[in-house]
Amino acid sequence: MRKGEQTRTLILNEAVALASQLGLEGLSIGSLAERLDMSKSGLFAHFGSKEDLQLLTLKRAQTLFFDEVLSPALKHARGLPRLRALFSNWLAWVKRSDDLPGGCLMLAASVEYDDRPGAVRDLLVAGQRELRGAVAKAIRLAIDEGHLEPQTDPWQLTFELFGIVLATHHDFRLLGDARALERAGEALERLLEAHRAAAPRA
Amino acid sequence: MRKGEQTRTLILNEAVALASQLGLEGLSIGSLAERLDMSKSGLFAHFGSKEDLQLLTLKRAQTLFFDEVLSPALKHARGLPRLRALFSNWLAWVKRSDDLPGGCLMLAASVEYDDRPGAVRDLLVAGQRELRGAVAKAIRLAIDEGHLEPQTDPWQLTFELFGIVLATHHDFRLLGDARALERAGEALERLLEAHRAAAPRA
DNA sequence: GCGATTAACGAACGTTCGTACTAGGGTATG
DNA sequence: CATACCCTAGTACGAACGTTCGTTAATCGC
Repeated sequence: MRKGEQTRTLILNEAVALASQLGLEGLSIGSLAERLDMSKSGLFAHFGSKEDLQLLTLKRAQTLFFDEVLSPALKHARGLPRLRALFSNWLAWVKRSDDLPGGCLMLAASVEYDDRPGAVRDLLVAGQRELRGAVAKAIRLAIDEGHLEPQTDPWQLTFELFGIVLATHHDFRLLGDARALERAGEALERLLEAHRAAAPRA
Repeated sequence: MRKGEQTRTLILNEAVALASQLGLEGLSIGSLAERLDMSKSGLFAHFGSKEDLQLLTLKRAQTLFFDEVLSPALKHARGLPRLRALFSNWLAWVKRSDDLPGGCLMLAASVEYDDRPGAVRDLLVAGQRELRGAVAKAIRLAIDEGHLEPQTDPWQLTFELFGIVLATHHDFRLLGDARALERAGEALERLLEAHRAAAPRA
């Protein structure tokens, strides 16, 4: 790996952490450079503009998310096991604080850019669509496996599942309430129970 | 009403609108003054500091919320009617765009300040606690009225209800998906159904 | 090891940020 | 109507913002 690419990775990792605290807009090149013991200009040279930095930072966070939440869940058996693994990974992602001290960057950026058209918002929407699709697919598989009843609406269930995660993030981050994780688990189980198939398919 | 107080109100109204789009941190005194055809210094004189402006802006948004969501709900009969009214008002608040073009300011600020200790965060937490308490109380009344089964956990239900609202806000604002409102309604009904008392108390 | 490329630097650009001052005009009250 | 006070504008400030420049130092391919 070239030297430049290597430091670029270092920069982006730090950028993700910083942006999770200050937001993608609050992320400033000066403060980022100071954190990395670099000159502002030296850092800036890696990206043509601040928007590029923001986009790459967001992209990196998305990759991290898919690698740590979605991808590992696919190793579990289709149906409820996979769905539970996905949810569990997701909660772990929400509460992780080592490299995401300010909570999920995508969530923060979603609120920040939901009314600010542009490339950042487009990337956010694309990522969210992909995530929703993946969750809905996992639900559809759970239906096919006979774990959930056939009339279950995957998109509706995805929507409600996402709501639980959002509430957990909020309570855990803003209110500092660790019980939110238990509440989330309880909510999930109730949700699954409501859609559970009467009898497993033979 | 004195002249000063009157323009202060004008300023704060505009500040709420602007902050809903740019966040409380992104809200700048210069741009706010320009929007109001005022001088930066003239506007600034009304508030001792930016943090004061942020606090008062947030407080104004909170007042607006309680006046338009919580307070009107109290006019409905205790129990499910009141709970449904509360939820309905809340959704209307989420989708309102005339004076809150960027979505709910409290929600945006919550994500922005969830890891930034200080007076703003404290105010956010206090407001959220008050809101949660009010919702939980409405649920408790619904239990007392015999509408919901007695073993219902008001805080758990409040948590899940909040999740639905958060997901709705997200889908409506970021994804521009108006169906989120229907999804929210469906989710609420399923949630209430799950906790509905077997038979109304005599 | 030499030459070409790339990475990083320091200084400076113009702009905007939040925050102090000082006056002068508008408003409310006697 | 006069006086006292309350607004508001103007000006200036130091700092930080994103960005550009020219130049040096390190690294790479041959």
